[in-house]
Amino acid sequence: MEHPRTTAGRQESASRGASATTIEEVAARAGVSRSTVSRVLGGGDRVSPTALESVQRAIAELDYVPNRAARSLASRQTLAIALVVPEDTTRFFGDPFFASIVTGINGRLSSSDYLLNLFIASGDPGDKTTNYLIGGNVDGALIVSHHASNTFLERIHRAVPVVFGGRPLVADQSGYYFVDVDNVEGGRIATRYLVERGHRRIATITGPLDMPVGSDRLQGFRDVLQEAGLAPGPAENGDFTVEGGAAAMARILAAGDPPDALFVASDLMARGALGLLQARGIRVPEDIALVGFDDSPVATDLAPRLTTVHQPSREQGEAMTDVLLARLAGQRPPQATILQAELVIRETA
Amino acid sequence: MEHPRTTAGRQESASRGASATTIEEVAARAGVSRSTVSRVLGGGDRVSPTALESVQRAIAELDYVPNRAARSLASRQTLAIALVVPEDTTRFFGDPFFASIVTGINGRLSSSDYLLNLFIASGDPGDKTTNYLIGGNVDGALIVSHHASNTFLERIHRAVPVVFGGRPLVADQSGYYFVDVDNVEGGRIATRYLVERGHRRIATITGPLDMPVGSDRLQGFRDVLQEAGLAPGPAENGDFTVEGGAAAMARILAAGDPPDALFVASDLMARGALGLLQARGIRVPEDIALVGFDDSPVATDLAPRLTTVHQPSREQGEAMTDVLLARLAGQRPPQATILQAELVIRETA
DNA sequence: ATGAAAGCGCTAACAT
DNA sequence: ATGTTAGCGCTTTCAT
Repeated sequence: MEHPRTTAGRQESASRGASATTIEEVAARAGVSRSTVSRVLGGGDRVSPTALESVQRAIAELDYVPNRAARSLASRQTLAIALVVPEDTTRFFGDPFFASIVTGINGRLSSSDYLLNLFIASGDPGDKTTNYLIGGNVDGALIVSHHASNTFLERIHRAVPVVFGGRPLVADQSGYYFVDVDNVEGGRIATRYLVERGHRRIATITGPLDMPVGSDRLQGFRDVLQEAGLAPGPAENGDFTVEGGAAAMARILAAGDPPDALFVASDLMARGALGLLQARGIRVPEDIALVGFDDSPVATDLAPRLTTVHQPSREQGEAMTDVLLARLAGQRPPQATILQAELVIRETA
Repeated sequence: MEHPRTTAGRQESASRGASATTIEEVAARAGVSRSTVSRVLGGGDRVSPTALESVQRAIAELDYVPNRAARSLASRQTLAIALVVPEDTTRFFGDPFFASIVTGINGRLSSSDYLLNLFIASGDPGDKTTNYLIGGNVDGALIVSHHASNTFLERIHRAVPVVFGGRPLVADQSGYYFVDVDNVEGGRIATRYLVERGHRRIATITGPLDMPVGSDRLQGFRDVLQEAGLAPGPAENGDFTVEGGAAAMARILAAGDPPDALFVASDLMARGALGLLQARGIRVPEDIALVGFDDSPVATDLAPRLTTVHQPSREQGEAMTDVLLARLAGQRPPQATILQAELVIRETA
């Protein structure tokens, strides 16, 4: 066996995990029973000051840390919550949206007893991540950016309390909790602004249309054009990446009859589009006005600085966490939380 | 109690975690003992084809997933390994180094049974993360970017097998495993190139000097200048951020007598420095030659494209994982693995 | 306030 | 090849 026996483990060099102190040893040293130590661990209620003190000293002296597997098994809770990102690593790190979400989550979690476990679960063979979550390793899960398969989502949802970032892509949404940004309205705000500024030939670069964020923003765009009685301009898919945005822009230009304004469904894609326009000598905003979406850090990195729709990602992370924490505390928070997007006018439109 | 009893849990709506199927129920349904089910779970050795089949069917029918807490408790392994990043969220996402490291780790781990758990452990009150790791929730840990406190590292190191990315900042390094890039040599390579190109007044922007990456690169820089008999140029600290790089550049310029070349200890800082130089109308590389460090994606985003020292981050993640996996398999991999850096000549020098 | 006893769900000898 | 028997380290009734 590769696992040292209890006693042997102790002697071993620090290079292997030494087998840890148990509650039993603490109890012995403190001269009390396991139960009393357990009570101290649980907050020290119904423990005499004397016992409390000697247990605490024993814990400190032995550098005791409770075994969490044993604890979870007995108490049926882990004090861990998972953030599942069904994206590949590159996308996860490349998109500032995730940074904001994580910041929001951690902000809320740091004042709680729960610990955040992050899982980057892209093409995870054998569903190691799913089984880990279903296996009872976390008390709840937050799932973002899911164009993932239904079975994947539903299996997790069935096993542990879940809160989604964005609307979950499942057939029957009843019973699902989520925090979404009003992307349809966001698309409307951007497009309306363009229309009000007098633009008449307005094109769009969309996100993946199999994702609600993608199709919702496009929906808002179309709504406004229709209300304004304008013909729907060209729409090309940009896949939420810089490269995709540039490629979509190129296709729009290649189609001839260039637009005088452009609604791009993410800042990253807007960056790609802007780069291409500038390379071709097309001026922004003079020749083509540009409105992005997200208000991510790149928006202000660009020159000219990007006019965009602010998406409250940190707040979304916070709200997701609040909802999950409420559920774990046995409360009944609203199933749907919708956050508002708003226009940030800068220099590209 | 906030936890449903076993039976009640079953009836509850899917909004709470339903209590899971146990091995006992699977055994009953398959008409075998717990042990046989356990054997099937463990790979199906020493199980008759008949039993194997009926157990597998029972598992599928009941949608059974083993409880991992129980499993870990009994088997003393979790099949999870932690990646601990003692940095704040912004830094973690902002620095492409981490993206590469994670890519490397995941690449190696995906073909193993181990699952990667990511912990962004900055100022973690009460050491939730540390206690989680020490509590036996993972079989091993990878720790990167640690200007963290000694006690923090040592406590984890004492409890589970750890492999560090970079040299661990502890008094006594014996017993520690790590994978490092030869940063001293990297600093030398960059500086030597600048000297060979005929530059004589060479300045540097350093990383934090309390981090080995920071002090090592500076060391290499100084070595070469000394060997070449050149006076050490100005050295300013840039903290590994874009803003820090710009600020350091400004200080160097403010000191008067501008350098004709610059070694910047990270690409992100080089970006800040380059931006400032360009804003001041100083041409790169004509007026000041610039060599960065990391060869991160920003290197090729810049105009002119950055000459830099390639740091094999993905390989570092891979090597760290290989070493940890070897240790977990009971082997004795080398304690120190040193990866070589190399110069990538582009347009700034 | 404290201890004794009974599990939590699983794996791992040990028999057979 | 399979079942039986002990635990793994902890929490949680239930007595006292």
